[in-house]
Amino acid sequence: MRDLEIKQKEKAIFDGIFALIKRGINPYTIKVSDITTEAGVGKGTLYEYFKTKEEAISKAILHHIGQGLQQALLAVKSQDSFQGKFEAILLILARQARENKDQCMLFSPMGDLQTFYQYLTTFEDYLQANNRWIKQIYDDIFQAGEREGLIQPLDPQDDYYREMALLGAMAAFAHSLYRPLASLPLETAMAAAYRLLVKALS
Amino acid sequence: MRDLEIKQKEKAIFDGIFALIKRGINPYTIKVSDITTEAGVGKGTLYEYFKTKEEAISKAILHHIGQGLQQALLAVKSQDSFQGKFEAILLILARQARENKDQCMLFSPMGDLQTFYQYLTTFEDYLQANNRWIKQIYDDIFQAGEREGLIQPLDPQDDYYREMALLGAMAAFAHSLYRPLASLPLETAMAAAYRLLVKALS
Amino acid sequence: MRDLEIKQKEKAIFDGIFALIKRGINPYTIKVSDITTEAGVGKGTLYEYFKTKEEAISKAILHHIGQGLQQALLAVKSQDSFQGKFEAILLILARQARENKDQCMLFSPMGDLQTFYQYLTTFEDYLQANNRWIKQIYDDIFQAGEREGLIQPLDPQDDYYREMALLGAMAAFAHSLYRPLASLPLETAMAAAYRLLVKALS
Amino acid sequence: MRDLEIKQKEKAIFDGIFALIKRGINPYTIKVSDITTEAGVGKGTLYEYFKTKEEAISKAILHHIGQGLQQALLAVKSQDSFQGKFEAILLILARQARENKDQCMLFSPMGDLQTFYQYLTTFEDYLQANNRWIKQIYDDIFQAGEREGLIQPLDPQDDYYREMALLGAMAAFAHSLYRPLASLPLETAMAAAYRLLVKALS
DNA sequence: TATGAATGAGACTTCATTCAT
DNA sequence: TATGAATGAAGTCTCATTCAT
Repeated sequence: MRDLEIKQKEKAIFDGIFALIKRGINPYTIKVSDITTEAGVGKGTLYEYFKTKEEAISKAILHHIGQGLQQALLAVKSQDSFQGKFEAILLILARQARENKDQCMLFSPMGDLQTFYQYLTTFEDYLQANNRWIKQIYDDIFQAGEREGLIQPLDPQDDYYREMALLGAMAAFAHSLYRPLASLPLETAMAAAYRLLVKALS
Repeated sequence: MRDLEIKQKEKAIFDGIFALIKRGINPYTIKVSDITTEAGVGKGTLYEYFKTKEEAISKAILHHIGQGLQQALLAVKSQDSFQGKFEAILLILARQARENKDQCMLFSPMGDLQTFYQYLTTFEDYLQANNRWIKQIYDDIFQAGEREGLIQPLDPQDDYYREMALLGAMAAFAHSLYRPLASLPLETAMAAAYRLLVKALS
Repeated sequence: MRDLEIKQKEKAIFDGIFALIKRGINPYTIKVSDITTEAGVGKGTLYEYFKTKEEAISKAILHHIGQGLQQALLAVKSQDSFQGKFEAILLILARQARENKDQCMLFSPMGDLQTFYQYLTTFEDYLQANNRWIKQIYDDIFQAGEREGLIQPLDPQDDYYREMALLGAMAAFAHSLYRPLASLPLETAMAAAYRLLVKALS
Repeated sequence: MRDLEIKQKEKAIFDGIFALIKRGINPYTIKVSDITTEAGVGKGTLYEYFKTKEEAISKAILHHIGQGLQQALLAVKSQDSFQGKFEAILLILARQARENKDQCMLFSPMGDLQTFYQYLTTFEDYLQANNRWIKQIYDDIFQAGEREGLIQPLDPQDDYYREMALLGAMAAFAHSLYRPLASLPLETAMAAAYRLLVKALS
């Protein structure tokens, strides 16, 4: 009960931070007072749960990404077909791009989090955890592909090629949403991304 | 001469900013005093050439990206074959990743610049300019591919598919450099990326 | 019983405060949480017994000084001779200096308490009380001196001279403990202080 | 000139700090804004000259004490006789007590500075410097005493006894100014202190 | 009565920008 | 034009105090 309430404030702060990010405020310019006002708690309360503002923001983002990956895995599993699973991911990417780009770097450890929140000592743990989620998502998709005979079983040492194909198709899709001159209709972009994936793996 | 000297100070400031960024300092936390110390000019001087710190940093980054794209085009043109041209780009990406990730977003308008430097009134101009460079790079590569019969001439309305294929292959390569568990040897990654590209376009 | 328990918590807080001061933490930087943690009580409890942090600290110090003076009087009375009584005081000063200088100002209203805790409404009372203890200590010492014929009975109007002699000897002793270059051996310092006192009063 | 102006601001800050202390504000509760307002400079200016508030206050106090000691030596030297020199010191003590007790601890390394400003890395230097001043003051007084045949030349190993006598007399005088019931007239206190000194050293 | 989570006023400090030189 | 000392707005964080349990 006490424990539950503690979690409540922490959750309120996480939610406040994400509300701000979704609203387009960039993490680097968020002020503590913004967070606590948004979260509906006192300014001092943030410091009961986090040592610094940076820790609060970092942990909020990591928490959010973890949740996002969990949801992505569920969405993928809820589909039966290879194409369905892949498109489930694409739809999530599209939504994220629409919402606030906050998870653009979702499947990539190259994302800015690494650069910006290096100080976060638990970053390694987070990477480990996220990689585990990502691996599961990949496996689920590839197994469906093999079941359907759409992609060739590969020498396990060539796993990296599959990953590259999947990630490349996803990236191509994501970028297409931002095409400078004329952004593509969603369906066109999805079809093209799927075509890229199948060609690469066949 | 007057003009020349002005350019000298402006250049010094640009260089100072990039020296800092290459050193791993993130653009959001750079201080004016850092820049001017690094550039070897007085603090007031920065304000002779730029209205605000943000303008200086933004323009420096845009300047840098423009130069990077120019060099990329030269590198691509210096190669004759389709594969040579593509790999020239990959090598540039690899170097950038090594140096400081600063241009990871080089070919993507999805990069953070958009988010961070929205206020920059010339941002649109910058996009236009960069897109022109990017278009030239793409065209040069694709023309070589067609010449060599490696890729099919396409209905101009399907240009987007080619771009997606190219960008996807590049993204897959870039991400492979950061593979969490075991980053791939450069040659392996390049070969895989080229394979992805050729399969997609054949 | 209720009363007894109240006293227990109050005592715990006093003790906590003194434990901190003895540990070298200066009264101005003591935090309420330090006190209550040290005392093993909840933070709110302090405010059941004291209106503010300052009141708690002030009263703790006054309580401590009062106890110290009481003990000093006992120590002095437990000796029979003039010299024994004087040296009893010196030994107490030496111990205080060793422990934590907290009562350096024991016999002097010039101490910082006056400055720092002026707001304490009972300060006057405290001075009165302490002066009464001090007077008793002085009287006891001087009576022994007269009995032993070591010091001359004085016109009561010249009481102040005696006090000055005693206090001067004590101060000289205390300072000698801190001699910058080479602090004196205890015995040497005590002998010198006693010599000062006897010469002054003979 | 530049140098001079720098010193001006630093001096202004020192003066501001001392104005506040003289006004009775205790060093522990002084706020940066108090200092800079008093000094007539911007809040940021303090940080151009000192790393922290504490450093500013500490250095101001040390500076002030150094100056005080210098003046004390001058005052002592300006007198010819043993008694005159001693009384010069007493008058300074009396003025300090009147003004703001700020240098009560002038001749004593036991003062609170030691406790409060331990972090000041240059504290040792300060003690060294001050001790040199104090030694000079003592020497000047004692030489006059010997010249006048008022005090006996001593075995140099017994220097400490002389110091104790002098310091005891001074302390007795200082405390007499605060006598709880009836503070003594200045002349009476001075005469008594001198009597103590002469008796001790004869 | 006892607690300690929550609070927010207010402290210190930073740093972009100005302006006299 | 070039400078950098001076500034003060604004941010982070602390901690005495409160109050619901």
